[in-house]
Amino acid sequence: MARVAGVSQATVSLVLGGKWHGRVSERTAQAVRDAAGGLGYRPNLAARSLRLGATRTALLVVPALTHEYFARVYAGAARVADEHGFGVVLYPSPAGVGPARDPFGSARAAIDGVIASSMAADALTGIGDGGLPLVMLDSDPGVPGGPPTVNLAVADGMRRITRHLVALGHRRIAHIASDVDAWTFRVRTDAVAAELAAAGLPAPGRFVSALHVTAGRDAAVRALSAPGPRPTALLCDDDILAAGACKGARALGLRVPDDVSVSGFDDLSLATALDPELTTVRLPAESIGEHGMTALLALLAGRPAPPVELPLTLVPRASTAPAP
Amino acid sequence: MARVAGVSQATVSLVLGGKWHGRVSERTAQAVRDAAGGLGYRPNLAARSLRLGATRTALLVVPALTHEYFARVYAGAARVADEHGFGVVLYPSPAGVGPARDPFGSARAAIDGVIASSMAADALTGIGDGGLPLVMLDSDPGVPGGPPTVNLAVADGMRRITRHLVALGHRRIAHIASDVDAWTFRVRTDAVAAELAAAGLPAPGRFVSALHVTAGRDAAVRALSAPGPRPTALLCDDDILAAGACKGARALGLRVPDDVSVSGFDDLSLATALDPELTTVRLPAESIGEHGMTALLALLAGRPAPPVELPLTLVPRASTAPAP
DNA sequence: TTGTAGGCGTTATCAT
DNA sequence: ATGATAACGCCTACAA
Repeated sequence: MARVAGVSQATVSLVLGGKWHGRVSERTAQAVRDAAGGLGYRPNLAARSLRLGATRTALLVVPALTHEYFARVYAGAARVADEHGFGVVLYPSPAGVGPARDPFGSARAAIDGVIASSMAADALTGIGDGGLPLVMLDSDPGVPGGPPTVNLAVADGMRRITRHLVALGHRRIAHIASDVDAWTFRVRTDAVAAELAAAGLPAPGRFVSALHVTAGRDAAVRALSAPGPRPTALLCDDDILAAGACKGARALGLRVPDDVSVSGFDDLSLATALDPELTTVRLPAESIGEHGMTALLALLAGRPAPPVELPLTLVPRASTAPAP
Repeated sequence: MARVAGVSQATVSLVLGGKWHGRVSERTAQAVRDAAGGLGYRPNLAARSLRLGATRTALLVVPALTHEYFARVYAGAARVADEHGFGVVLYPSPAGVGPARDPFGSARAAIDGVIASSMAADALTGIGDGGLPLVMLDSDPGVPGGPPTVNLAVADGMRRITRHLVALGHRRIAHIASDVDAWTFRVRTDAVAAELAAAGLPAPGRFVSALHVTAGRDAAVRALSAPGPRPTALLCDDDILAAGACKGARALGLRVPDDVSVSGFDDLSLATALDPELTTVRLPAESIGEHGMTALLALLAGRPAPPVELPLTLVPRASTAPAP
């Protein structure tokens, strides 16, 4: 490459690195660029990484990619990364929660830092973050000396949707809860209970379900056919569960929202694909990804990354109505 | 590292590379492993790549990650890659179709090959695959000397669902078609028309829509309120459009499937989240990802990668019923 | 304004 | 059975 341009390696590096101003003549620079174009030259990134000691690549660890939420977190992180010349590699932790296989053990892209989304704190120790800069998204903010966090105001969102239902006159509310043992879901259970207690209402029945439509439907059927007065609202931990809950209600001959109100959480595209559209809470998924990447970049630059908490928005739609 | 173990670099490399049998004494090997463990040693992948000339990393180019289909393709590709010690980096081509920004221009992971999913053939030229091994998924199989392809039997799937509707007695069928100009959608239009012609039925009205629920709903409303006799079935290019179509039908006071049958395509999780559940065609998304990665590995090993076509499955569910 | 040279961490070859 | 050594391609002081 340097040979073809008739100059030395150093000159090529300078020109292509964009820092030749006042150090290489314009004529020579142009010759180098022509040669590069002609040869279809592509810098060897491995060599560059080796020399620079950095790869300009971040690893995003998510429990499951098929959940739209994580795809959006990735999109946000990738956008910010791209603006700074970084790449983002995805590592869908197979176990979901629990210690993941070490993504560094096998041969994969070398990385400068890790962003972990919605993972249990201890699941990351399994990842063997050997001194690698780490940012945690949507996870337990408890640890003071721990990694920087970017969190969602999940508790506040859950309280808002609870208040929404209470304001509609609902007094018997069942909580269709995810069975995933993660901070984000524990918080939701506590927030619902606290808000109902504050309103002087009885504690909600809690029906645990896997994060699938069919499991959500079954949980809703259990909730609606439990002994005692029937709930008039199903408050679900997730839009997917809410979709199942709607099906469960209809399977029992109940109409949504006339007989039973149903609320979701996440504002996935699913929420507006359903009929009636779901009342839900919007999570700024892209935004959390962007903030996560920004925090990691700060860490990499030696700057502090203050904790962030992003607000959630209640999105009232047609699946909730005044209590019958 | 070599110093700590009291041996030479070469010995370390041999032991950690797992090819020391009969070349390094058991005692020395153990010492090396102990030292590695104690130091939390991590091989520098950049250096390895530089030396080996390969990165054991593939790039998967997709038009959009938020579509569940591509998340599943990724999952399949990543699974096979992992089995072979490869990583997969995702590149969501911003434009969807059309020339993408060059992912190699900016600093990102060095890669050994590219898998492109559902991309227009010319969109890849913009990607500047400078001699990089390339596999195309779900794209125009036309070119004989072109890259290996892994395709879906899209035309066959579309014909099957058309036959399904015809068998249910539908005679007036409207096609809710995606506005994306890609091979996979052009094939669908042709297949529907061909199958209806073969059955001696009139050509379907074709209503073009963006790949969103609301756009699908609008297209369905147009289809159902067009002059002339009302269609009794809406054959949609995608589950997302079908979800919109159901909403459109209901907005006009029609019941699904009693008054209008609706069919989808993809078998996303959305298909069973809806009520009634969608009759659709299942795409083996993971499988196509797996085959794509397998083909790329073959290419990388200098082996030929014969074209693959994967069959689709008709999944009859509750959104289609006999014509009224 | 341009060229020379050294070294990043790894693997492979060859010598000991 | 083990150690010395030379590359891989790039960047960057420093020399010319």
